[in-house]
Formats: sequence, structure tokens, C-alpha cells
Amino acid sequence: MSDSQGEEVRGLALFATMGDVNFKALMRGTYVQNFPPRIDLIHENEPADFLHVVLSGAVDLFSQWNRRETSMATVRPVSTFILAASISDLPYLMSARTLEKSRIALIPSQDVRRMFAADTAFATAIAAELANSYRTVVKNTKDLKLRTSLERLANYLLRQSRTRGAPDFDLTTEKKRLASFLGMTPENLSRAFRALEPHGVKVEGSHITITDPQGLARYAKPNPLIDDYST
Amino acid sequence: MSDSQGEEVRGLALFATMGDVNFKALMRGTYVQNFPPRIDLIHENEPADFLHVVLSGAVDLFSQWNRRETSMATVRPVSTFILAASISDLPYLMSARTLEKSRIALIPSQDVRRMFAADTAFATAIAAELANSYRTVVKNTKDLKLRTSLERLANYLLRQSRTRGAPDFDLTTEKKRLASFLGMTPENLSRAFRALEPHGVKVEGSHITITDPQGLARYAKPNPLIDDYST
DNA sequence: CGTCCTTTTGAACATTGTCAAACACTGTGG
DNA sequence: CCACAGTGTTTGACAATGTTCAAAAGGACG
Repeated sequence: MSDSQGEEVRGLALFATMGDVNFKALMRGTYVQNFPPRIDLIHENEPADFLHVVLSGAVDLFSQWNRRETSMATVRPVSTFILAASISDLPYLMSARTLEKSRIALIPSQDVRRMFAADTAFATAIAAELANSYRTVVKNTKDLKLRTSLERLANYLLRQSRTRGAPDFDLTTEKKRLASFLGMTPENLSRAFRALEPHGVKVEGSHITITDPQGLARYAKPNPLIDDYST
Repeated sequence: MSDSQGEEVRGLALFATMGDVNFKALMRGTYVQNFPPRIDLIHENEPADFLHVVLSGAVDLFSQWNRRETSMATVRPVSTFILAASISDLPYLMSARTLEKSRIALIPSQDVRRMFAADTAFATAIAAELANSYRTVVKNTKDLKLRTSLERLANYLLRQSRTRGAPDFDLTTEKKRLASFLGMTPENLSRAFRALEPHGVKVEGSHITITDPQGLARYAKPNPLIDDYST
């Protein structure tokens, strides 16, 4: 991979602290590929041969069982996915497909495991990343088990509004996929948007306006231990 | 803590590989406490001062939001809980209470973080443990999102039967808590048990007999990427 | 302009939760 | 040992939530 691409990877907390020589060695086996939209990158149950880094575009992590499918997460630049499988040398638990045209760096899992053993700073960063991933999934589970779908949507909108820093914004994802991520059907999501109108939400296509942030928050009751990604 | 108690902790994969001196140093700050049943050990949002190790008994991890409560996991000997919070020096995401009389070792999080930086083998073991925890929660999320409550119960019973190595067994947990863990109400669980009868499940109080394992499996469609804890 | 897919809407249905009551089980104190 | 309280479990009736199916409307794109 080129040096400029290497810089993008190096900027990640996961790779920022490791030794220079080790990082270069890791990049030696790494290659970057461009993918069109809607391409399957990996499929659950396959051996985790590569740690993936999304450099640009967006990737959907999803799972299937018994002809049902659910969206588990969206990965946006610059970040990695399926680190746990790579480190553990176990099969992927989730599948991944590009949502848009994407540039992905592929780091051989074997090299990751080797560097993990060789470079203490890298090992530390990996543990921090895994701890963070774990806490994110736990928060997601709490969201799913403690809230109704309407409450999940309300809190999702508040989170979006906060990360964008504005009371109005465009949805970054298809409503169909948002529904799947929130654990409901598209039909139910459509009705949920309607049901949030009296709580201060206006929907025009994919453009959302939170007309009454306090009112929506009063209904949604956001909680740092579910809705804050930083803690 | 005494040496014999130290041995129990040492037996855990998490502590088995670290240096002897480091392990002893870690145990120096550790103390063991006995708790009666139904005692709150930690509460979500508190600072993660201690890594907990269940030496005997059983501990329920649960979360609350807006006057609702859900059981997230049961921790049985010998294993640790809230490692991610300890390592990250972030508040607990879950609360914990004893289910039975329990013996718990409390390891100061500060010491854990110090040893994590000092002992490479320990750091490796921590990353492995975190990766494993992450994958467990992902499997749990797939269970929740891809299956109905009836399917979750059926698969739960198959998992129990498999880990006990017998087609009949006693439930290790109250039905009320099992319901909460599976993401349903006690009433719904009671009816779910009834609904599984035609699929080969007999319920007498807390004693479960799987009269038709193949039939139940045909209905439950167990999947290694959801139901196997080892992969 | 037509085609494909997403989104929305309506109606029927299924699943799950709520409330109330009865029953079972456990442990306590008389 | 029994009465009793407290809690967990089960059952029934009903309400709320969510899904399915069908169809129409809206958008994206060749």
C-alpha cells in the first residue's frame, strides 16, 4: 500500500502508538482495494483472514438466520471492523457489504496477531479497542431490551442530531436499513416516524427536523449509559 | 487474600499466563468477600474501582432504564465480570447482584491497569478475554433480533441440555429471571413453555425434559454462530 | 419513458405485554 | 407443627405493539 494510505491507517488510535518499524511491517502485507456499492466483502462463518479498515465509503455489518436478516452496525471511515475475529482466529460472526463505493484496507490477520504479540503498545491499543467495541454492543443490547421501537427511534434521532450538531439533518442510511438496525420492519418505522410528530419530529423524505428538542428528549429519556458512545 | 484463594484465580485463563511476581503483586491488593444472596455488588454508572471474580455462588448482571429492568447475563464460577470497564477506567454499564451466597474476589482496577501495561502475557490474555466477551454479546444480539421469543427459549433449552450433557435437567435460574434474560415477560415465558410441548419439551416445575431432541432442534434451528459459546 | 426499488398506507393478523386473580412454594414466627 | 406473609408461577381476558400482505405512491436511473 502507498505511504499516503498508510498515513490514514496510522491516524487510527488502534495503530497510532505502535512502533514505526512494526507499523511498516504490518503495512507491507496490507493491500487496499476499491469496491463498488453493494458488494459483499465478507460472509459470516468464513475464517477471519483479514482485519478490515474502512478508508472511505461505508460498510454495513449484518447477520442472517433462518432466512431472516438484520443490520448490526454501520462502519464509517476511518475505522476497523471484525477485530475480535481477527485476533481470536475465529470465524466472522457477521457479514459485511459496502453501502457505497468504498476503499478498504485489508490487513492479514496473521500479521495482526504477530504484531499483537510483538508490540506492547499495539496490544494495549487492541485491548482498548475491544473494550470499546464490547461496551458499544452492550449499550445496543440495553437499547433493544429496555426500549420500545418508538423509543429507540426517538433516541436514535437525538443521537444523530447531537453528532451532527444541528436540530435538522439528513438520514445517512436508507430507512429500510435503519429499520433493520433498530430491530423493526420498514412499515413499522414509517409509522413510528409519524407517531413521533406530536413529540417534535418533522419528516420530509430523508430530511429530519427536530422541531422540539426538549419535547423529544422528554419522551425519549436519553441515557448516557445507552446513548453516549464516548463513555 | 489467602494462597488457596489465589490458586482459584490463577486457574482462570485471564491470570494463568502472567508472571509469578506480577500475579502475587496483583493479589496483594485483592481481597475476598462473602456475600449473602440478593446483595447489590455494583450499580451501573459507578466508577469501576474493582475487577470482580466470582469464586463461588452466582451473580446476575442487569440494567435499568426508565423503571424497566432486564437481566443481561449470569456469571458463574470461576470467571470475571466488568473487565471492559476496569480496563477502560469508565463507569459500569451494568449492575450486579448475587443470586446465591457468593464468594467474590475484588481486584483494584488500578492494579489491573498497571499490570496490563507491565505484563505482556497478561495484556494478551485480557485482549483474548475481551474479544471473547465481545463475540458473546454479538451472538446474544443476533439471538434477540433474529428470533422470536419462542425460538429463543427453544434454543436456550437446547444449549442447556448440551452443556449438561443430558436431555433432562433443572433450570439453574428462576423463571422470572430467565424470562428477563430472554427478553420477555414471565407470563409470556410460561406460555412459551406450554407452546413448546408439541415440539418435544416437558415442564414440571423447574425440571425440564426434552422428550424429542431432534424435533426440538428442527423447530429451534440452532446455529453455531449464535448458540456455540466456544466459537 | 419505463423499470426497479423504496417508502407509505390500509387492513388483517400475530405476537407480546398488562392487569387481575388464583395457586404454589418458601420461609418465618407463633 | 401450623398459620401466614411474601414471592414466584400460572391462567384468563384484554390491550398494545409489531408483523404480514397487498397495493399505491414516490424516486432513482438507465
